[in-house]
Amino acid sequence: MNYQKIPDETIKRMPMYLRAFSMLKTENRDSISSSQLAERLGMSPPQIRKDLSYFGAFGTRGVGYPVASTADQIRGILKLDVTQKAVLVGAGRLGAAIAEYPGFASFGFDIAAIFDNDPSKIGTKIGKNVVEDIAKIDTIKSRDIHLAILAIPADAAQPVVDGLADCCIKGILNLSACHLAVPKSIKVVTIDLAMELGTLPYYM
Amino acid sequence: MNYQKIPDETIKRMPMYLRAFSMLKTENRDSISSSQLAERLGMSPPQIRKDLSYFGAFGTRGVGYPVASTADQIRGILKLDVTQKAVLVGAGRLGAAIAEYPGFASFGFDIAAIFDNDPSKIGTKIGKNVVEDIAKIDTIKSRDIHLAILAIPADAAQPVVDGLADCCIKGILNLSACHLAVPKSIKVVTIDLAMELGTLPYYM
DNA sequence: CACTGTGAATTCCTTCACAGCG
DNA sequence: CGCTGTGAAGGAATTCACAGTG
Repeated sequence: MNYQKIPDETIKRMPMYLRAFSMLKTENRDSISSSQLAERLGMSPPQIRKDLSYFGAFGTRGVGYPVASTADQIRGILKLDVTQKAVLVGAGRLGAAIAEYPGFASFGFDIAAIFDNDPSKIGTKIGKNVVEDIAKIDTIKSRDIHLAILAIPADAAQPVVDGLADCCIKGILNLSACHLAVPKSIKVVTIDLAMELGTLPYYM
Repeated sequence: MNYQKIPDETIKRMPMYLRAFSMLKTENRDSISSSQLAERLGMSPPQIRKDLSYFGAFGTRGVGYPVASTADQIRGILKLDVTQKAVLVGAGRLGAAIAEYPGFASFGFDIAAIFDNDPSKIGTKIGKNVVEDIAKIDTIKSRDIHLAILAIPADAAQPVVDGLADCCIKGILNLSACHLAVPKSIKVVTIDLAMELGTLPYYM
C-alpha cells in the first residue's frame, strides 16, 4: 500500500478493534470477516477494512482476519504491547473508581501512582497505590511515567497540567470539564460526562 | 439563513458552548467575540460562528455574542431549559461517583433513580436516592424519566438495555465497554475511558 | 470599524465497486 | 468462490474570504 495520512478517526477506532479481537481470542475464534466484525461493533464492513489496511494487509482473502495475529498487530501499532504506566491525579470518588477500573489493565495500562492535594487523602491506600502529595509530583520524572489521568475539578486543572508538562508527560486523559493549554508535544483527550449526556435531549 | 442539515459534530459541541457561556455569565461578562471564545476553548473562530449560525443569528456585528441570551438560546436548543430526569443503572464505584458528580446538575440533569442487581446495594442510599432492584426497572415508566446512564459491566449491559427500551427511555449514556443494539428511536453515546486512553501511546 | 453570518473552496472521512488473491 | 485491499467517487465537516451590518 502507498503511504497515506492515517485519519485521526481511524486511530480513535483502533482500541475498539483491539478490544474486539481480544474478546474473540477468549472465545477461541480463529478468524472473523469484516462483515461479521462490523455486525458486532455496529459499523460498516468497508470502514473496518479501510481502517486496518492503513497499517498493512492483515487479512486472508476469502477468509477474514486471523484473530490472534491481528490483535497482536494492533497492540503493536497502538504501542500497547508494552506496559504503559500512568499517573492518576485526583483521589476523589471518580479517581477512586478509575484506580480500580479493570478496563485499563486489559489494555496493558498500569496506574503506577496517585496524587492528590487533600491532606486527609494523602497516605491512604487506593488499590495497590498509596496517595501521594501533589506537591511532590516531580518525583514521577524518574519513574518512567508518560501518561496522566486527570480526575480533579476544572478550576484546579491548569496548574496541575503545567506541572505535568515539566515531568515528561506526553499524553493526558482529562476528565475535568475544561480546555487545557498544553505544549504541542502533549496530546490531550478531554471527556466530560455531563457534556456527552448534554447532547441526548436534543435527539429525543 | 436557509435550511441546512446540522452536522452531528456541531451538536456535540453545543454543550461545550453552553458551559462556556454559563461560566462567562458567572464572570459577569456581557458579550464575547468568536475569537475570544475560540481562544478559551482551543478551537477556531469560524468554527464557532458557523456552529451557532445553524440555529440562528445570535450575535451582534461589531461586538460579539451577548452572554446571557446566547446561553438561554443554546439551553433551549439542547432542551436543557427544563429539568431532564435520568436513571442511573449500576451503583458500583463508577455509578456512585456519577451519582454525586455536580457537573450533571449544572446542565439541568437530575439523577432521579438508581438501580442495581446486587442485594447488598439495594436499599442503600447514594446521594438523595435509594438504590432500587433492577428487577423493578419498569417502575420508571410512570416517573417521567427518558434518559439512562449505564455504569455496569459490559456483559450485563445488553439485557438491561432491552429492558430500558421497553420503558420509554430515549437516550442512553453508555459507560460499558461494548456496543449496544437498540431500536433506531433510541440515541446511544458510548464512552469507554480505557479506549480513550488507548489512543494516547500511539501519539507519544 | 470590528465584528458576525455565510456561500464557496478546501480538506477530511466514508462508502463504493471491483480487481486481486488464497 | 468469498473474502480482502484499495483507488475513485461521494459526502460531510471545516476553513476561507468577504459581504453585510449594528
